[in-house]
Amino acid sequence: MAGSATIRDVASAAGVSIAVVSRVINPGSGPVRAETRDRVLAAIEQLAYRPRTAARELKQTGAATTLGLVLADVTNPFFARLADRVVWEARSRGVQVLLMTTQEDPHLEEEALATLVSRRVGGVIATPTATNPDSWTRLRQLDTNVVFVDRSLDDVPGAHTVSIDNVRSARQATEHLIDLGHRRIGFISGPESSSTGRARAAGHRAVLAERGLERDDALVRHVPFRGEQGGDAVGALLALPEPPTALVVANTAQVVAALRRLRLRGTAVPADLSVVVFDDDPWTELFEPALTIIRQPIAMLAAHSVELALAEQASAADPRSIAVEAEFVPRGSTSTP
Amino acid sequence: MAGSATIRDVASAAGVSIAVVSRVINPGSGPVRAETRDRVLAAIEQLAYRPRTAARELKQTGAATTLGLVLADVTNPFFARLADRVVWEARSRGVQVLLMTTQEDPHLEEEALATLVSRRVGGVIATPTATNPDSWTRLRQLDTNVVFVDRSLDDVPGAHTVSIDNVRSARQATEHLIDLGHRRIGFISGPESSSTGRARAAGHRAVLAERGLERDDALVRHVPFRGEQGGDAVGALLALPEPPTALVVANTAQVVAALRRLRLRGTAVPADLSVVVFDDDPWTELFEPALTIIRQPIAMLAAHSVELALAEQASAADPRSIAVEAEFVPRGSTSTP
DNA sequence: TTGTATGCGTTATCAC
DNA sequence: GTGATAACGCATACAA
Repeated sequence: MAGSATIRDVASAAGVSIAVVSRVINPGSGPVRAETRDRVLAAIEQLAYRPRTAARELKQTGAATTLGLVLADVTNPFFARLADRVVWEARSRGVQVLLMTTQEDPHLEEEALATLVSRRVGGVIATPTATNPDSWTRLRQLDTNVVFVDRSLDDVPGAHTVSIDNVRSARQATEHLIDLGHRRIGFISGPESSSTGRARAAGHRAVLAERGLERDDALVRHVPFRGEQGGDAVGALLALPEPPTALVVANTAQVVAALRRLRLRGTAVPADLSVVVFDDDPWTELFEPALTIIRQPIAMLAAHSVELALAEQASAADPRSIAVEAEFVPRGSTSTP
Repeated sequence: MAGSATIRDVASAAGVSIAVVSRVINPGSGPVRAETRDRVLAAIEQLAYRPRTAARELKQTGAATTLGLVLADVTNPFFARLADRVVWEARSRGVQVLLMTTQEDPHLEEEALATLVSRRVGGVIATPTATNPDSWTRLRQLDTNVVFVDRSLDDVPGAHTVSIDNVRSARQATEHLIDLGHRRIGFISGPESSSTGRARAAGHRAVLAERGLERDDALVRHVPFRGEQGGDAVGALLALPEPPTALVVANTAQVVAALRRLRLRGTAVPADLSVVVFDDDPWTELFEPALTIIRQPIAMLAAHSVELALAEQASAADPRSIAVEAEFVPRGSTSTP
């Protein structure tokens, strides 16, 4: 094939100048006689010509054409579904999505950001891993929209945030269990370094205080998002002198590990332990008993994120923090103690 | 911020020419005095200069920097995990991944391909949706490596294929069930238009023939990858005058729908129906009973795919078809009838 | 309505 | 060692 056709090839094939071809390619950018356009179109067709995005980006004309999506873990069904929706939303606006995964590794995150910077993407949607404020701030300084989704970072000026109201959702979970009669409630959450982990734990504590229940910090476990530590946390909780009768797993990534451990121990759900989970993987419904869940409105999260990421830079001065409503779905895994 | 720094800004800041800066940026591309380099490096640091990928791509120098990943459905955990590994493999080679989802829609696939063409990506890894041979062939004509993973298309000359040996895996599943004593085995597979659907059904049929079992085409259901039709297929099978005592769900995407239907019907697994499934979502282990599965070696699929996608064009003349070995994992969902 | 010329940011080929 | 300068493919003022 010897390299694909360029705008010049088309021009000479159609017997016109490249300016005319350009106008044909970008309708509305200038006048072209119908007859001429047809000739150009024919040449384009014949040569299978497709304008190169790289060249267009260089001219940095028009709106952003690419969006960066920095996810902590695509293996996590929640993030996978989020990715699916983000791609969908972006595509409907003619924007492509560059996917990067950090595996919860700050170093990989740093690399991902470097790439996005060098690509001058129109915006970045991310589930930030660690406090890498410098890198994020550098991105902001390039006039790149930054949208944190699900989790957020405090120290990045001008960054938007989109997530559920984690405090509220954690409250719902805990209230539900207290209403059922539980008094000792275990809580497995994300790392304290994560906004999500903190907010969920805070909502939990708030309800305990309101209801006049004793607060036992031994019942709250902060575990990393990745890995099998959700299982260990469950083990530790049940090994307490006075173990909980209910458990909130406020950490999408740790649900499977936690449940596997329960299964291994032969702990019956909900007879021995009621369980509420932050996740809406379809499998939660197939688990026996079906799990009581907090369902995150993934489509909403994605829609808001993409919109903010693609917004005009006017928004830079006014970083928004959007909280969408999660849905509490009581099912079989929670009952009276 | 007024636009980020360019190579010229760095050059003047360091008091050198842009050529020197370029050599500093691309070590090995030419000599630079140590002292000069330090000055340039300082300027780069000070201006937060980052070379623009678009400009580099324009010069089309060096190896590919971007890879296209066209997936049918990121919501499907199998594809999500595949995406995770592909991104990982690509990143380890300094290549970024452009993710596109087709939702099993040929029209969306067509759009995705158009984008990849205009980006001149180094290679494309895809789970092709429909027979869009023209679009794929056009891609090939641009000297773009095309790798079909999981599924494949016959009509695209020069395209590589990476998948498990679907015939063999389907054989294993069926043999396992026959060995347990099953004689009527239901089979839910992907569409007949998909290579995967055909191969799995073929493996199944082959075993039936070898073992001298009657072949009843009513027991084989081809359902679309997306949607809830896996449930309907189960319903139809169990409504047969002589229903099967075992079921192979050879379709990653339909597992959940099928199991949900079984649950609704109150069909006991494995007492009423043994079940084997093509999927290795962690949840299959938590399902009660744990599901007998065929586990696809996702890391292998990804590694081979990326390698082929990034290979030099010499490979174009010699399209490869790599079959990696899947693992049969017998668990609790299969037993004697 | 069409064509010419210039620039986008980078790399590469030369001279110096 | 270093520095002009010509591409790369495209868009666009401006001239014709």
